[in-house]
Amino acid sequence: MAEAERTRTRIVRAAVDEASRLGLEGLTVGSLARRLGMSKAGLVGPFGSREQLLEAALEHSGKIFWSAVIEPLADLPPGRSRLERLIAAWVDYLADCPFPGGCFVTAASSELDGRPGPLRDRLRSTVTSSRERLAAEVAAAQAELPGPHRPPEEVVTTLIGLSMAANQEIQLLEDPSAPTRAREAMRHAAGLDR
Amino acid sequence: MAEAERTRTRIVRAAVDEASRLGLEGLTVGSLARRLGMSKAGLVGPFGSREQLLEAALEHSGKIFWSAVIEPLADLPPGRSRLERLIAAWVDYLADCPFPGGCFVTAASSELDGRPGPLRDRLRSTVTSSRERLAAEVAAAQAELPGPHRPPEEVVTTLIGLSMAANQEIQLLEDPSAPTRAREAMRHAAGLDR
DNA sequence: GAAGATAGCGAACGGTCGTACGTTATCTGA
DNA sequence: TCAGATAACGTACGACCGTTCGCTATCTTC
Repeated sequence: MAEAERTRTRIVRAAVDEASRLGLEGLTVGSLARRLGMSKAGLVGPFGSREQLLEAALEHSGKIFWSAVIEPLADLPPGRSRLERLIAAWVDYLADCPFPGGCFVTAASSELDGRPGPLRDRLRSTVTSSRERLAAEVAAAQAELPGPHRPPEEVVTTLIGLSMAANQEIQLLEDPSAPTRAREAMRHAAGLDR
Repeated sequence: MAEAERTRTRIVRAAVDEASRLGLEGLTVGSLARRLGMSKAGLVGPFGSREQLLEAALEHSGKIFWSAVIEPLADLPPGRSRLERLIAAWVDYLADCPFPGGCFVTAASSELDGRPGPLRDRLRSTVTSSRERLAAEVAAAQAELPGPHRPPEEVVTTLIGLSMAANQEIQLLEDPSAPTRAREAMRHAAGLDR
């Protein structure tokens, strides 16, 4: 009975891969089934509908980001050095991206931001909780650093923006200097280079 | 004979509007024709194909951005106050966006970054020339400001990133404090608040 | 007022979309 | 050994996709 679960994750993984290239909208049941060598019915079956498959893919992509950027911090106490590592991991994630079409969360955000529905709601909560977590990391680091400081919320916006800009430079412009520039800009924005 | 031209721009305008909500991929000939009260053939005819219609829409959206953010600077000499005005206009553009689904260029960038083709090429050149223009503005402003300065390229990346993050906060998160935060972060990143 | 260009329509095409439904192998437990 | 559950299949469906092609109004211009 665990067979179904393995199939499910196999499908979700392929869906994330495909949707990262073509967008959530661009992912079709037929092409994904063909790619996995199964029937359309067998592909959608475990999820109920294409929409729910997309939800599962979105959730999985969030976990990929989380395990690449957030989880490696677990053995460090909050503070300056943990924010240092977070930024390093984040840039590495962008430079050597687990998604073939660039950061999935960023792409999904652009695609879904004007389309109300469960997908958008799910994404919004992912983004909101990431922002909160990031704000806490920034505040903890600032407490260890000499002031004055920018408001943590502003630093969060700047860091997220830099990740988006770096993603564009890497994916669209194919600029090899993007990761280094992003790292330095992030460290500066976080007050880590003083 | 100018009738055709007026129809063309009418179609392009509607296409930009629709694609800003649904994405370039999500724009279909049928729905756009229905919305404009014309036939599918009559809609695509002036462009040759849907793809070429999308190209025209992409070009038009670039012009909208340009006329909202860059053209108002024409009567100012390069330098600090011109960068001030650029940032103000940019945030206004994001906060009160001419596209119903948020900044079109940002959305198109996410959507096209992994899909080679003429659309991607066109977008890439739009982004590249905007970056160059922006770098020149930053350099001119820095020349009027007390040092030390971050590299102009890094400032450009930060400003573009902040526009993307603000766009997300406005469109996806619907955060009313986003424009103010973006304005302050941009002014800080550009060294204008010292 | 006839001839020709222009601009858009309407119908049809082959193809693909997502979904529904009944069927069939394959495993599981009594 | 055999009944039942499981997991995926194949087929069919109606809807919509983008494109093609011939037609028809509506204007110009002689």
